[in-house]
Amino acid sequence: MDGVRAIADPVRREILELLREAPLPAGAVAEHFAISRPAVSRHLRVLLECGVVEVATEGRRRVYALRPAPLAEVAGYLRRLIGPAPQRGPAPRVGLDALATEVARTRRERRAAGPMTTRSGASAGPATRRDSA
Amino acid sequence: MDGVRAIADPVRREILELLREAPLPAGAVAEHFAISRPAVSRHLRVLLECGVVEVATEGRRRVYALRPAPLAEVAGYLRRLIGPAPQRGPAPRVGLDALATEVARTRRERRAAGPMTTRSGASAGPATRRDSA
DNA sequence: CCAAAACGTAACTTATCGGTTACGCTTCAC
DNA sequence: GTGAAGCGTAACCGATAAGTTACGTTTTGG
Repeated sequence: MDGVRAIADPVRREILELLREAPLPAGAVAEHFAISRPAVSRHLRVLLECGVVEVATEGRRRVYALRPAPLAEVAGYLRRLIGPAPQRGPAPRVGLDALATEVARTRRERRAAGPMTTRSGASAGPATRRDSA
Repeated sequence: MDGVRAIADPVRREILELLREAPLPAGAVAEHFAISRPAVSRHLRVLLECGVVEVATEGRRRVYALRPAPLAEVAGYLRRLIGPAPQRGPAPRVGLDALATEVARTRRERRAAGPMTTRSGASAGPATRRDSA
């Protein structure tokens, strides 16, 4: 799951969006950012390590291009995570026996429980941060 | 794009996979990991801040449940990144759409390869090493 | 009441990350 | 050759993240 690391940083995301349009030499990539060129170079190296870009040396230029396969893997993972929940009757796939036991115990003891104050942190927490201006 | 931060850590990913099966109290989540319970608690807090889980207080238990919307946003972003390249010339369009639509979406693939001497860092040899004193 | 259960928080340590500046190595133009 | 262009690497630094132990708080139960 290296693709996750690739998109973990806003600069790297923007690099990927750039390379989505067309392959670019490192210098051209760096020009799109306010940070220093070595910083961009290291981001490109991380992207290489994650397998989401590939590089072609053309003379003294290094041309980077998008390589979407690892990103597709992440997308697939997310689809699995989001998608329809598996049936809890027969054994799904992973070992969740102790888990099901715990759920049963929870449900059993809920008979005398108070109201459920559902609160999703994104709408109440003070730490919703936005980045990538 | 807070969903990215949510899945950036392997422990958090595993927590999400657990909660995909069913909502769980914090202690039951913590039991599935080798790390300490406070560590899991903080991971849960991060997941709350990212909006990918919600919590319901039942007596002295705090039951966490998956909240897939932000993950769907990330999936949509990835689809746009992977998908067919936009026409070159007019303003390219990388915005944010398709949030809940992502759940029921099927995959669409596109294969395009450049005739370059590819050296993608992940599948090829290790990083280029220099060796000199 | 009081103790245990369940959970979050605080303080601290360590590792990693992302940025900077300085520098070295190829390749091209002349 | 020689200088400049293009790019990666090394060394360093501040901020952040993830882990630990210790502790506080609320609920439950005898």
